[in-house]
Amino acid sequence: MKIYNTLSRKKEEFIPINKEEITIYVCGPTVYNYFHIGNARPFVVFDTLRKYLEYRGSKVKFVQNFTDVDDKIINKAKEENMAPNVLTEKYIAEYFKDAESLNVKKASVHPKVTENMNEIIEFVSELIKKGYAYEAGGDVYFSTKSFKGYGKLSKQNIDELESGSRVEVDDKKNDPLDFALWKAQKNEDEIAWDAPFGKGRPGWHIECSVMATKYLGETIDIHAGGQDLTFPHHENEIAQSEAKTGKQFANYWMHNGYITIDNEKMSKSKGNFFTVRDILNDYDGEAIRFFLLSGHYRSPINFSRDLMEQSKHGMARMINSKNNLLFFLENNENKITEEEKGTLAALGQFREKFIEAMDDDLNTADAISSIFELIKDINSKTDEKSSREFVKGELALLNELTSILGLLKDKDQEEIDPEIEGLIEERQQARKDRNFARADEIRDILKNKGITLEDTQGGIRIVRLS
RNA sequence: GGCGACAUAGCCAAGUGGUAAGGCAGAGGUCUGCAAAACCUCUAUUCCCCAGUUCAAAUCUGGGUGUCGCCUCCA
Repeated sequence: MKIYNTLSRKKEEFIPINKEEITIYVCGPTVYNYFHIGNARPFVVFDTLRKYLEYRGSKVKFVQNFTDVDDKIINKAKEENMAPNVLTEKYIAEYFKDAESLNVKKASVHPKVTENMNEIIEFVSELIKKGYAYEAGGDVYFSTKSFKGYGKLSKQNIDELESGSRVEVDDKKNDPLDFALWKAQKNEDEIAWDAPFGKGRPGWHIECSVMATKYLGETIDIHAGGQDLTFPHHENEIAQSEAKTGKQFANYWMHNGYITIDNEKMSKSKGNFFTVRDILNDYDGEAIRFFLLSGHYRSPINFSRDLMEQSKHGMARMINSKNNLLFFLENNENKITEEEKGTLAALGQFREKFIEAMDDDLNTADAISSIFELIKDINSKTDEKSSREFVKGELALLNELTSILGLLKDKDQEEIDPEIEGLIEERQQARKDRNFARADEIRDILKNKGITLEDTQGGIRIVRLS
């Protein structure tokens, strides 16, 4: 598989350190709110990467953190008059709900900053001991000048950065580019931990270095996150980790593009965001996932209602095809023919095309097109005369490919309400009696309840819209 | 100022040297009591503009234009 590595700015052949277990770290959410569709992109994209690597036969150890200590959390907790940990626990639970709606699998480990405080303090102490960090009035700063590789990920030149007027000047720092590893407690009531350098809490960047190395080792295969984290967050992670271990921190860095609204970056600070929770009111999680995977992960995508409609219809085409197959699987009886065996074997071409696309830097857009080609082929070659075994084979391949993308997951079948069942029976009788006015009336009633009836040669088919 | 991304039909989007995938929307048809779903047919002589390299360019080179991002908390 080829992966575009931000470190080299090139597509490179992906060679894991240990083929038996691939290690991936993805920067997770700061849990003070529901996550928005922009946050959802890396969750879905790198979950897809994980599913694909697993499909190709690798074990994947996947770590995604929760940032549960930071200014925004402290402020929000104050606003809502609750303890920070109550706030974060709440939004961690909400994260899992929304992630599940998007068919995002739980990570192997979801570490929290607050649960790794000892390791963070040790890590910072080590950096001080090695001369990469210094204490200043209860704060601890990382000295960027002391790490010679600084800027290698973002291709930033230290001197150019320094001349930039936007770097905040802080008296405590030796150099404007230095960043905080530890922030001294400011008020008595502020959440803080005891440390050799004074009571306080960790800076933002140190947590990821600590948790990535703790759970995955000093060198990890893939470190991923949003493009906006490239600088300074990931650059700082590299500096901290490599300063401490003397080893390469991550072999491959992957960054997803942004989601925009009216062509502007969606972000919490701009306020132009849509939470996944809100979108789920109008659309199924799979339609959202389809939307997120319909373009290449490095390209920006513009979010709009119009595109959600398109995604919903695209998903409907997949769902219809699967429902057709399930219907035939239940109702057909014929034995498999030689011709069908040949057709089934030929369907393998779509799997090959799918793999080729995914191998090329996770080209999900192309992979989806191979699924649509498969669907077209299946639809045109399957009917009530097809054998059950043939249909089973088609369904297996469709499920194989869609499940890698986290789409077309089986839903629990709801029981059919006796009242609805009665209406369906009444309609069948009305159709026999050629009372089409009543038949259509019943169909409309059910449609309003989200149930579409399709009259097929094999019988009546019930389709639920979500 | 430094670093970077993008521009392909009404919309979304793949394609990075060999003559424009796929989806949505739209038009016509088949099937159907009518629908729905599905199927068939049609819908970019052309890929932001200009110049160049080449037998051959959406793809490479140079120059423009436009849009967006990072350098400050952000996925």
